Amino acid sequence: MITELEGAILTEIGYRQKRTAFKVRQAFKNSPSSYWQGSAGSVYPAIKRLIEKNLILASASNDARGTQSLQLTDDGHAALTDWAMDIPACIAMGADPFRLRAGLWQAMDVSAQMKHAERLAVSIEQAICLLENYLNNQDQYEAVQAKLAIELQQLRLNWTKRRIEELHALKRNQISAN
Amino acid sequence: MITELEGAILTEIGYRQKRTAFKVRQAFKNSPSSYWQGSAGSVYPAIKRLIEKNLILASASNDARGTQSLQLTDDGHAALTDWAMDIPACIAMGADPFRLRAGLWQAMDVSAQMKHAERLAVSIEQAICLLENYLNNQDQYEAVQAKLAIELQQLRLNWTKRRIEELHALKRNQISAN
DNA sequence: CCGAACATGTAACCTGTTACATGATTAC
DNA sequence: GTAATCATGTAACAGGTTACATGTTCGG
Repeated sequence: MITELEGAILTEIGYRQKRTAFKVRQAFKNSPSSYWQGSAGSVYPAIKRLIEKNLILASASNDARGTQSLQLTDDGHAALTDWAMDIPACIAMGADPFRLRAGLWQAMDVSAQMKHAERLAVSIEQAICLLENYLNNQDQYEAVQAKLAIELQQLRLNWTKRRIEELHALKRNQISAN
Repeated sequence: MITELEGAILTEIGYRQKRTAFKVRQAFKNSPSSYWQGSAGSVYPAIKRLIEKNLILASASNDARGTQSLQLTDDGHAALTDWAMDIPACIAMGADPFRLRAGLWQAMDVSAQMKHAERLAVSIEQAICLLENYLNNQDQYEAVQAKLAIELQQLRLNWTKRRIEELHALKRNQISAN
């Protein structure tokens, strides 16, 4: 079994021509839809593990900075396919900070909720803009990731807008009750 | 700054009357929308940290198994509110195993993709059923979580169904080209 | 020639998981 | 009385983050 990060690394090497550890790191760092920072302390040890498991082959380039060209072995391709097709893993709940907090918002007083929801909506719209601009110059793999990221943000935005409507209705009722 | 798990624990104690470490663990274990397992090795140390930070107050009950009744301090409520309102945290990309894999599916051959997409659709539908049944006997906090979980699964399902349609069209074109 | 980008790696730390260990209470 | 559930906790391990440390290549 490989971890989520290891799967993502195999993907970068196998399907996105990110053939050095450094480029894999950059890909994680620059992707607005990626969960990982691409820190050296995670990527280099992960690649080491994948080499030990014989899923990645590292061949030295002839430059003095020790650049290593990485590619998937046959076992690597097989492991990546298994990882990608793992249905229980595919449908598992990820760690969603929005979902985790959404229940708490309901407990706040109406005007605080409203203020928060409105600021949230603006920020989500900005995030969607960013993702849409990013989307343009990306390969197929990254584009799919970005599109799903946009759909997630739109789900959040719709949720937030519905909540704003509800709160408006609630406020109107409060006023008419007075 | 508190971690995501610590925020979730404060929520359970503050808003869901899960007043013992054990009950907090159960809540995580039983929730189909939770990312965490609620393992003893994470919950007990996390609660220890929160007590040290003066965000939780633990008072001994008078039973012989050392049950500790937990409640939020004023600082705890404040920290939880800060955590819940943190806009950058709210809109951050979580770790979504579906999103992470979706790009790879496109690289497979059409019939393998089709088979996978169809199995995926069935599993997602089952997951949605499960979440909908669970939804009924839950308090407001948990219901919001579950509803968002359902919407995420529906997003995945729609994505998968659209893909199945595309693949059908692709297959028809292949046949008519022959 | 000098700064930015490329490239590799380690060490300390944090926080999660699994597995182990123990005991009390309750329902049948 | 005994099995399930309630309840607390630790130890070994795994896999991330941040910060540190080093050296190369390339563009202006």
